[in-house]
Amino acid sequence: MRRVTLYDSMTRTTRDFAPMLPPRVGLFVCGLTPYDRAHVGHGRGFVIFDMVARALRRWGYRVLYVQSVTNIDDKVIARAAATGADPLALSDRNFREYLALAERLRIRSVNYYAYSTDHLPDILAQVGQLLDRGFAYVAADGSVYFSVAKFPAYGRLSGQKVEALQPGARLAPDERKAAPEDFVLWKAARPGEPAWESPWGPGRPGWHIEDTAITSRIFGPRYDLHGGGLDLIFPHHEAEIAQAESATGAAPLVNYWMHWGLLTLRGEKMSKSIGNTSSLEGALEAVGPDVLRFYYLNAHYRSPLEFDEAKSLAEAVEAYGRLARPADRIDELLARDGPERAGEELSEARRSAADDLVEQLDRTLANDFASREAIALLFGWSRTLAEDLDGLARWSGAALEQLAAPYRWGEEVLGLFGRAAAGPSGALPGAVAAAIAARRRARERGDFAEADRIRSELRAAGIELEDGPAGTRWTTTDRA
RNA sequence: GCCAAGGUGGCAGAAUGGUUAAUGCGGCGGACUGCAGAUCCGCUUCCUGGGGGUUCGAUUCCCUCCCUUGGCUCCA
Repeated sequence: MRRVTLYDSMTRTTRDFAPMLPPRVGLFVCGLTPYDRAHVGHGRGFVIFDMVARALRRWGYRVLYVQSVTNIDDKVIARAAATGADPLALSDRNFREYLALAERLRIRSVNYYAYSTDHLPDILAQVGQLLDRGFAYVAADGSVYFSVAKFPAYGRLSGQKVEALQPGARLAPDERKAAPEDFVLWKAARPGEPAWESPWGPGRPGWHIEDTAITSRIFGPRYDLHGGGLDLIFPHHEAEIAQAESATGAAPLVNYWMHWGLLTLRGEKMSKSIGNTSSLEGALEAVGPDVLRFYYLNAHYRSPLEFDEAKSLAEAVEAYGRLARPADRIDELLARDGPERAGEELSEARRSAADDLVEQLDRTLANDFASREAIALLFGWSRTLAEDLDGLARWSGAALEQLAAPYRWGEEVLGLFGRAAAGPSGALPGAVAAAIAARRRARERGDFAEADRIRSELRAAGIELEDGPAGTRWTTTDRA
């Protein structure tokens, strides 16, 4: 297992990562409340933790990655009521849509998506435990609240003092609570709302309880790593700590807390509540998974990241294109001629440069997942290879694989360099290959009007031609 | 008011107690080209919010002030 350091929000320091039962790692990330469609901001956190899980696995850790799905809550109910839909059907549909996007974004590292409603027995058990141990109370309407006064460590993660909080700063205080800082574990159902039976009457889980019920079930009372957006630190993660540590008596609930920075739009947080969102699907449609992942990972995970609809993705398209070009050329050659293709072998110096770079990439990323720095290293490799792109054709299959090693690393860990559309002319369908040949003949006899006509015809069909010293190359403009 | 995260070139964004502060975008120049585009090369050496302090040396560490964003019980 590689040594990994990461910034822990609880201690506000960068620490060596030491799982409790190496090489096993329990990883939990707060997922979506799918009352609406996912936006670009959601994608950031999930791509970041996809990278974290991929990297840890590459480095020898056995990661069990669980992500929650808050499929029942006030917003789901409100949205369902507004649209006449069934709440659970609504959240299920939105979540399935997200899953399809996640698949296209190559987010495949999550082992288990845990729906709140699939863990009701665990939730009821934990609420019961909190009541038995005296940390919670039942209100007149049958709702159950956690009594924050019973948990002195409350506020440690966020640095907040309970006395300094301003109840009602943004939301109207709930008058059923004994104290304004208390939070709800179980919400009594109002007429017409989805409800489950409980010892305290019909109701549904509060927002925070599902996550600790799920992690207690899967990991036990303590686990290694918890991720989430910076906006979840208070109150959500604070509440998780309070309820779980009170219910189980074991502490700390989590050994390492990682929080990612939010996406901003004109300097303001992108949020469904503010309404300044841009859909994840739209971004994925516009630029494809490689560019979108590149955009997310081209900033440190903890930094705020500005999403300018007019510029950010366009810039990422340019930058990623430059980064991936040599990788695409190598893959073209390998796809056309196979891994056994004949050619020169790499010099010892060249081969060890590739190996050294891969080691450097691992080392860089293992330092608090500095993906931006790793990408800068990959740019350096691309710059070297780009000096003689056409010259890549002289290498053997084995040599090309060695040159591609840093890109294979990027594929495995960052999920970039998807091998798709671009291809050499030889692999074209016959009709298109014939068109390119006809254009070549037209150019040779000086009939440029005909040559340009063929070029624009192919362009209309989604095929771009590129004339270079080594002949005409083509790429499709479709995106994977 | 309190808590947290930030403030780096035209822009997006790294990093570090010490040679020219990474990388990319954009811009400019050149190569290539029938043309265009694409691509490649070079340049873009005057960028670390203000003020103090520690140090031989601070963008980095400390203090203070200013500003931005997030949170204060809905949020990725």
